[in-house]
Amino acid sequence: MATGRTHRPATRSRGIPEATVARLPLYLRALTALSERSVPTVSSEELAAAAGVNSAKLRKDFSYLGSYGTRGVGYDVEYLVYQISRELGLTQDWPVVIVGVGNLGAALANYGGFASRGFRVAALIDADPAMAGKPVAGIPVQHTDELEKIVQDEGVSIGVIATPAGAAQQVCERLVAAGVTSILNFAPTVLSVPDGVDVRKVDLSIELQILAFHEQRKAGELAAAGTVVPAAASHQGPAVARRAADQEPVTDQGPDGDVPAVMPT
Amino acid sequence: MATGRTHRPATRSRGIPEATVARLPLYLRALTALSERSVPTVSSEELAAAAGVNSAKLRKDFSYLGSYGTRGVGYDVEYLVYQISRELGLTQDWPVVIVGVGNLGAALANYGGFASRGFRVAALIDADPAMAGKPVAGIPVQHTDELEKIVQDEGVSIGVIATPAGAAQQVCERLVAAGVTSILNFAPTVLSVPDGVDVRKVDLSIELQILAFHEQRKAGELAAAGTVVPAAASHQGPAVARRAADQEPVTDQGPDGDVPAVMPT
DNA sequence: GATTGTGAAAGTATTCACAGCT
DNA sequence: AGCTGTGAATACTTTCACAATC
Repeated sequence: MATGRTHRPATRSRGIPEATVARLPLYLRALTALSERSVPTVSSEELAAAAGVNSAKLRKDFSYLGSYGTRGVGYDVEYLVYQISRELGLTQDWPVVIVGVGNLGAALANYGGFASRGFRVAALIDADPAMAGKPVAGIPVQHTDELEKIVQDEGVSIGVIATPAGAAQQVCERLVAAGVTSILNFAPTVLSVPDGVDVRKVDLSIELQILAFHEQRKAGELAAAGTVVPAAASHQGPAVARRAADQEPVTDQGPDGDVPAVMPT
Repeated sequence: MATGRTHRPATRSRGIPEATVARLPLYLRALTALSERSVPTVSSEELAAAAGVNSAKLRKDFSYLGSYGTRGVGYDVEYLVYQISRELGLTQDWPVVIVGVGNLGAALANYGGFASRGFRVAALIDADPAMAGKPVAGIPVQHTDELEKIVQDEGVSIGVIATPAGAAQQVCERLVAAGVTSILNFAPTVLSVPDGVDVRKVDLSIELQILAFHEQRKAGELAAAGTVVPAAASHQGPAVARRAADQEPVTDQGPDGDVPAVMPT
């Protein structure tokens, strides 16, 4: 789903479904939390609850990785953390460059979840000469002119684009020409890339529009039920309750060229 | 997919698939660009290319909305813009609050794609008293104490959580208690919400992990083919080429409780 | 007795391919 | 002749439900 690549014809078991891959990071986060609390084992039921999925799905997902559980007991937390990390490729160091150091780029540079997952911000790059040398999150910003050199010297294969939409395609081309083969795009554009390069996009605007769609539905249903809906006052229930049945990851680059998030269109 | 709501048993045509809903914003963006260039009509082929999907999928998607095209001709751009906007609920005003005004919150507040899509930042809210009154993107930051009042006074039904993970659940509960029924969560936590409340999440960390997974695969394939892979120097092709087969939207909250994006875990 | 791992069933989504309209 | 709209075919995902195992 996420790319132009078809992922191996799979002679044998090597065919983890995309939907499963997209959930592995969720499981990993939940497991990491358990690990920090020194919990030795979890059942599929408990872990599923912590990750916000149902247990059958979780077991099926894990079954693609191998048989890492013990019947009647559950899963060993540390062991699973290791196996999932390995499967995701997080046991190695991934140098990442962030291009575009506006508010969003700065937010990403400051993101703490990086280092703990094997990602390292190798460089921050911005087109504004005034930013050059200024440290953001302890990392000095470098000028776009240095892009190719940085990518090659650091062996960067993952690039993050947090520029305005107008600059994104050009930045993308330079990244790819320099050797980057995976791109996370926050700019609201569909990027064209050569075969073999993966692109994922994050788009705030799209998320909000999807929420608006469902919000509208709710209002319609209430109205149809004969209720007057006074804007936001229609909610009555207690603030906390069951876990939402399914919080989808705003992550899947399902279709092509999603609307990215944080810059002016 | 994105929520705990099941979307209407659908007596008649009223059952637009989630996958289609998630793509409507893409089409809308592409159509808006065409509209700005005063292009009167598009074929499914052209529009699909601009949105980064294939044309059969696009036609199928549109078929759920109705028959808005003309055989032998294509689709009227303005008319489609209107129909999709209406379907997504963008013809009305959606006041939104952003809770947590760090780099990410500021980036969101500055996002230009808001107003043009019917979204209006009704308030910025932060727990830090030092921020209170300071304008961000022209909007004065208000203290968390005001949250309930703001939501009720402005009739806010959509809330954006851009706080650190530790604060997210509590903020969520207060938003929901005050009347918010849709939440876009950027904090890396699974939120528990009552039935009837939609949650979508955006998570940078998850996106990077999925890219790492595929990146690892590529490296493995090259290695298997007997090639030595010198870090990032393995790319040879031209920088631009065909559009990536499918850039999935990092948007779908597909599974439950995805990992959000931009704060320290 | 508890809990995994997994075939088989059910539900969704995508793609094909062409009849039908302009 | 060109292009949409859509049934039918295919592919993927989730859920069920239970035999296998500890």
